Amino acid sequence: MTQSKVTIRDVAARAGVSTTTVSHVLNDVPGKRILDSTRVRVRQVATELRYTPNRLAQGLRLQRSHTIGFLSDEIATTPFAGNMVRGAQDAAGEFDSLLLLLNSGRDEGLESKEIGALLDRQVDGIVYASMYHRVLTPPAALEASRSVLLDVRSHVPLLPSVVPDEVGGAVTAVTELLSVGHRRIGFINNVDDIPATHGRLAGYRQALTAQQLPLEPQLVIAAGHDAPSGYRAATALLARSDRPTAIFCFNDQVAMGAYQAAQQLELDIPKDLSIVGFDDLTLISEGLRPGLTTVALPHYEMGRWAIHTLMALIDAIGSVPAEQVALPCPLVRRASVSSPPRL
Amino acid sequence: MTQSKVTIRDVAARAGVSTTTVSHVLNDVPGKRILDSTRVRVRQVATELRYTPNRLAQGLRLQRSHTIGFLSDEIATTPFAGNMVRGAQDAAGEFDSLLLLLNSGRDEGLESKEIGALLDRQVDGIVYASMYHRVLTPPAALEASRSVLLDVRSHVPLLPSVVPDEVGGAVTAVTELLSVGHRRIGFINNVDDIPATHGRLAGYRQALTAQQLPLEPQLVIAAGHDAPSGYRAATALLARSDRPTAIFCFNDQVAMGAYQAAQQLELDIPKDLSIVGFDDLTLISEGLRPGLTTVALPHYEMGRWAIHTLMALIDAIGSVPAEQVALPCPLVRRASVSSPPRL
DNA sequence: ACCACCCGCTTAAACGATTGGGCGCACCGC
DNA sequence: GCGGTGCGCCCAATCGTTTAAGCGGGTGGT
Repeated sequence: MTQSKVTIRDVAARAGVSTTTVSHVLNDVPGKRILDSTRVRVRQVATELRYTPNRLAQGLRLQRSHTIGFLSDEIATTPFAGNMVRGAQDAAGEFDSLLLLLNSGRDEGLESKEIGALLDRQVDGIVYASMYHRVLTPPAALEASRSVLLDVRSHVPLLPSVVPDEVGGAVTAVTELLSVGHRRIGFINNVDDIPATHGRLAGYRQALTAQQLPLEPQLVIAAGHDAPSGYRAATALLARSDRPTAIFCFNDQVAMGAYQAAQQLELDIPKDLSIVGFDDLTLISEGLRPGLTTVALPHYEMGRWAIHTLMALIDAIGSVPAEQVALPCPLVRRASVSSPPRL
Repeated sequence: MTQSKVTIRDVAARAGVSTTTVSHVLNDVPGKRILDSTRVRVRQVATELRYTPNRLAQGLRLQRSHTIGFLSDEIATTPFAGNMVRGAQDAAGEFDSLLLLLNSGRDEGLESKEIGALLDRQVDGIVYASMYHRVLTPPAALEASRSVLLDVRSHVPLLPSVVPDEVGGAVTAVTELLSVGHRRIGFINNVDDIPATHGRLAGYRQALTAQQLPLEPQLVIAAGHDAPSGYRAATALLARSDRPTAIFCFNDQVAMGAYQAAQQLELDIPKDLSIVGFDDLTLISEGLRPGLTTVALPHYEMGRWAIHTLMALIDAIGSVPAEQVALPCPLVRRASVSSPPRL
């Protein structure tokens, strides 16, 4: 609020040259013949005056705002949002760009209006993000800009997209259990018709068959994605005479419910029962006793990937094929897994 | 990516008038004499061509970008960030503005560079947010812009600020316990030197003395802010012969630890022990069995407040006094509180 | 002596909006 | 017929950059 911004004209005047020259030296425009003495004088005056270009003016002229729209369906109350945004932001920083945040509320009409708001601000591109892995057909208005999908896969693959490798993550989780000797592994699944539900089930099967183990249908329960569902499903699972020695949970919240069930039945984790979750919500996975070994979602990396491919898209001469990527979900080991009892 | 943007000149040409006239009618500039017939024609052409003004150009001319910088110390992995951002965003929308997100990593030098990045983009103002309630002296670079503090109180009150009413929230929590008959109420506090630690302790005392109850020092433990700390402190508290019938926990994570301790000691919540938390992290408060009654942090409202006062600041002619506000923390009742046993 | 060329800069036109100050025309009064 | 007054609109400057094109003067070649 002190002095108003210093412009390129101020620098030019003080250095005794034209704005053109200032622009040339400050931008290191190649092929321009300017005396070295002039160059250093201009630079010196610029730093002296603390000149920094007005990005609006620059953007107007260059048709490049160094700003990227980040449109998400809803900034959910999950900590997921933060990591995706952080990844995107860090990556944007590498390109000297900032994120213009906007979240629609799933309303299709509103959504295209918001894309319009972004476009009016001349964003260089748009990241369309979801707070959980979904497949949908992205708003048509996105076509008006360069855009990439984050945690979203399109019904038709016109736009690049990045999502977590759900089945790979589940394979990792179940394999971890198998590798310490478990042979009866329960799976508490979600019921929603989303990639996570299908993918994690597929991974569960895949890991089992890789070990020539049969899939025992009575060991997998479709319950839900919250702790109460997990509690109910786990008590059901553990009530059986042939109860599993380990449970793979759809997510950490379900795992939290499973812990509660185990405690109720006086089963010790991991001595009597091993548990692995999914998502790595540290609030839960680090808060549970004992710590929950779980599979982390690569939100940060996905955010980075989105920006990087968006930038590639922007700099691309022609059109590049829309890559559809699934990033790996790493296992994070804590203390909820051990060998099964009475081996 | 289809057709490039339509400009005011396109509208002018198609409507057979000058850009001046188009601007006048589209902005409803008062005191301009323009035939109604012209007005409708211009408007019609504008919508027909789907004209929307280029915000960069507009911003350059008007010195008002309709963009607000949102600078936060770190987009933490807590779900807090989301709600503050959401509140700010919704409020910004009311003013036809968007949020330019940026997060420094606590590095003072970097911080001022980032403020510079925002300023270069001609943000109309900056909200400087923290992911947890702190008091600090905000970066001097903020002075270069209109700004307000979010979840931060300044050492010297130059900037408007909004924070949660920690002591009020604690009073609410403890009063809830008192009102159902508890007289021996434990408090597991944090150890960090932050407003939450001091404020919640003050609220605890205040609620007690309001009922003429003495503060029994052996009932308050300074432990930490995570579940393991809560577990340790709660087991210590509950091991005493004169153990409390209720525990007020610094936050929900601590409460999670207290649940674990209670379970270990085979104490039923809420029959044998009532618990109330703080923060309302739904991942925890809704996930615990039974549901945790807790005190919610007004993050969404704080976000809104920040933007609203920032806008007031921007529109203000002179300088207005920097308001220092503390917003109330509402109680959210679930199932972890009941009357004490053997009343 | 003249032309060409190169050097080191500057002039001016964009980019897409807003806005203070006209400008031409029609009409009115006398 | 003529000055005055509105009406309805437009000209041109401006915001702060970038950049194609040009310009004056010195130098070198012939």
